Amino acid sequence: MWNPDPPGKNSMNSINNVKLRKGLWSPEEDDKLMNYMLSNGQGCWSDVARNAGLQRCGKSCRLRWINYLRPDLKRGAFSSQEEELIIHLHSVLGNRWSQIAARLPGRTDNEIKNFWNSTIKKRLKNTSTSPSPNKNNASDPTDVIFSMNEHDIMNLCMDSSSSSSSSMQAMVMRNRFDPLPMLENKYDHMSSAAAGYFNISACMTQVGVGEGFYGSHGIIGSTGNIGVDQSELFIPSLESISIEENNVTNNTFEKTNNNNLINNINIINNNHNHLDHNIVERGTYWEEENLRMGEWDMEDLLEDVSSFPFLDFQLE
DNA sequence: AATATCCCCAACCGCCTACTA
DNA sequence: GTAGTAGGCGGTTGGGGATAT
Repeated sequence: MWNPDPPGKNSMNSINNVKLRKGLWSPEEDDKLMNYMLSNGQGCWSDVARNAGLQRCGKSCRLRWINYLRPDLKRGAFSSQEEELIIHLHSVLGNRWSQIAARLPGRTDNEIKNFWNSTIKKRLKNTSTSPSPNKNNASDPTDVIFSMNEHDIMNLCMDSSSSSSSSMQAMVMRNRFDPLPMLENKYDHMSSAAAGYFNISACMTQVGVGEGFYGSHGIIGSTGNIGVDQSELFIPSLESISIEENNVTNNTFEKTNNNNLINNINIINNNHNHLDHNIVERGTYWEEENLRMGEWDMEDLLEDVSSFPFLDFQLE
């Protein structure tokens, strides 16, 4: 994959008459950076780039070190435990990959982000769009749910008169609700998870929309506040997806619960007006009272994760 | 065997925040 | 108070290997 001198007009740029390389790193560059970091440690990254004799910007050096050269990196495929943990953490944290990565020793935010976007997201969507004998509507409600992005949610939630910046909105979305009450039930459903299912109602905490769950997919579930039985919202773990291919019993079970999911999402859709109303009404409250990042302590919240049943490694 | 398509992932880009002068 | 700079982060892109046709 390595191209020592990638073509293209942007493969180099120039700052202070020094040509800065871009593109893939050569083994020689890796050696230089590795040797420098091991002997000098991390400092100002622009100094690292200069002192290590690299024709790279500091940012590029930082990325290369963090994502590839760091000695404590764990290479190789994600374990099923890691997959479960990523799904759980994403349900809590949303797309805050760095915070997710901080709880998976040896994994980088970039790695987790890629894994999510290429594997988990696809599997979740495939599961959600699998044929359902109970589907009554021409459009699968899960398609709606999974196609919703943060922008959709913001449109759903924000009064058009709001002048919040996008980042402020994102902050609002991610910190509006106290997720702790939802996590309380998490372990009640771990037996289901161990059987190959992951209860998203327990684990998809209210990082985002108040009465709905927020993930990279947007609202993908709901709490009991809008009339959905939490115990019936299931999403199969990645492990179960492979298992189900050879397991009729599991397959039947999954279909049953997928139908529950779809039915529940119908309920969610039916309650969108209610949801919209509630959230818009609360808009002022968010902006005035709930924008403080420390309103609830994410670290405290995520301490729960350290006792995640599947972990076979020590969380930091 | 050749070609097309898919998919993974390394790296870049742009934005935001914190810090400093 | 303001501008400049660096670091950090999430989103996105594009190269190239894998797979399908």
